[in-house]
Amino acid sequence: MRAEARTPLDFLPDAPMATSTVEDYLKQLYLEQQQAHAASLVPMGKLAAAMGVVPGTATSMVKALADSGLVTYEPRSGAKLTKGGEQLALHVLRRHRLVELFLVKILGLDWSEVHAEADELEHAISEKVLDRIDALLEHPSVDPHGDPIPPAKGKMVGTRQHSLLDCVLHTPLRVARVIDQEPAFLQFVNRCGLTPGTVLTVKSREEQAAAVSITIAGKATLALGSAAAGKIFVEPV
Amino acid sequence: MRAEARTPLDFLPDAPMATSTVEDYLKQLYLEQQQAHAASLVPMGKLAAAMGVVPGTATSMVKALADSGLVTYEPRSGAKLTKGGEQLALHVLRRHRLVELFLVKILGLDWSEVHAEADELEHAISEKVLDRIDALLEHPSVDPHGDPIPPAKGKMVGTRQHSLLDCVLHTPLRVARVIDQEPAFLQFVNRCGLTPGTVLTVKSREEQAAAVSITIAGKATLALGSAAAGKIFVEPV
DNA sequence: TCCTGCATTTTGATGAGTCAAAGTGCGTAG
DNA sequence: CTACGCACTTTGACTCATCAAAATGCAGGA
Repeated sequence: MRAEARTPLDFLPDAPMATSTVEDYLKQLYLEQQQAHAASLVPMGKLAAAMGVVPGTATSMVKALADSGLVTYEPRSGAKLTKGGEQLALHVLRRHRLVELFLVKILGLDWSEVHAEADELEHAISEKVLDRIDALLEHPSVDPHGDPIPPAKGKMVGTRQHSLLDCVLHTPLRVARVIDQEPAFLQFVNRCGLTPGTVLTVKSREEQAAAVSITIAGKATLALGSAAAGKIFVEPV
Repeated sequence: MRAEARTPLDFLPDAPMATSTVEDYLKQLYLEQQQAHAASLVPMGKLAAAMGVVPGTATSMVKALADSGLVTYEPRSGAKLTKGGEQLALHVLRRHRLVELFLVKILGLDWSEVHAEADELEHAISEKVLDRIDALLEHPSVDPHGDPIPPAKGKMVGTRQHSLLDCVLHTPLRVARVIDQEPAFLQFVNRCGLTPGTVLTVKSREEQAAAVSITIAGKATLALGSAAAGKIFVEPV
């Protein structure tokens, strides 16, 4: 594979260009770290599963990343991004999410299919092209799934959101984010009309049934299992 | 490098997915074949130079391509695309040129810089995205340099064009194509206002001086050496 | 014909990324 | 306190694409 024309590591003076594989590991590490919302270490097993490789592969890649100063690695415990690694991961995530929005808004693809497309494109887009896309979309702050787009510079501001599992009942709320990239699930969300922006009310939550009942825009009533409900995040209208 | 999500070789039933390196070799082979406008073999030296690798690398890659049935290889003479290889090469070229036009028309990049960008993107674009771009651009037939965009299906129709070196004199002609991807040259063409679409007249051609004099849109007069003049192609107004 | 020059081919090595399978270490159940 | 199981690490091998440098072969000049 020949050299790739992408983001240099401005902060690591003359580091070798990150390959798309390196970018993918960093991105995944970032996402895992977020999800395990502590500043804890991501175990190799989790990372390997997320990357679709055997554990041994993750171990050796992470050791290489540690040598490049992109992660800190604690044998038999896990890894976590360094300042520099996180910066690069956010760069990749920014490309990914801007591309997703671009594919939906400009090219008219369905939100259920853009994740896979963006996974490829995020490694091929130059800073210049990215800037044009960002401008064309008028500097958006969230992608089609409601995931925040990291800004070109500066930290992301994380507003804590509530899922359908822990939001207030009997109050109109707006769908802000759907945390799942599975096309099948996203298409289901489409069919129910639960896409970001939709206003709904949670009617009831049955702990033992592990289900919630919601009313969408005052019309249809729908039951969701807690697995699905936990993926839908809402904010006050 | 992980698997890539792109054009399968529909015509070669269950062939392995072409890597972006393979795509690049095929594309280059196609371009070299065109340029040496006979159906002759492309020597390894030429191919290696075009690909920016040492000759030995080209030899071994071409042997691999021959094993996949994408080229026919004549040791110590050269290689040429098979039917299947040409089909794939045209696919790649279509992606490349549609992306170039997209970058200029939709994202507003300068035509002098899109070639390099497209070289990266052409390997990351899925059929679906390509179709959307094609539709958005209203099924264009040429890219920003005037190079023909291979159609999704069917052969390219090759209209023979004249360069400033062999066109008629004293007759208004329209610039149709500029065959050079060097940003510096393209920017020069920009400055002179010789971009595709411009109407000009060739005033004189001095064989011994290896130069031609042209008048652009009835105003400015300009002298071009034959190297440059040979890169500008025109068609009757 | 013989020889030389040069393009081409071969050979051996390298780096990235991966897997299979064997080895290791640590928490916890007994 | 010991041992088991499971997560993690190591090892060896493989593929792809590449280079450096040595070997080869052909075309043309003497």
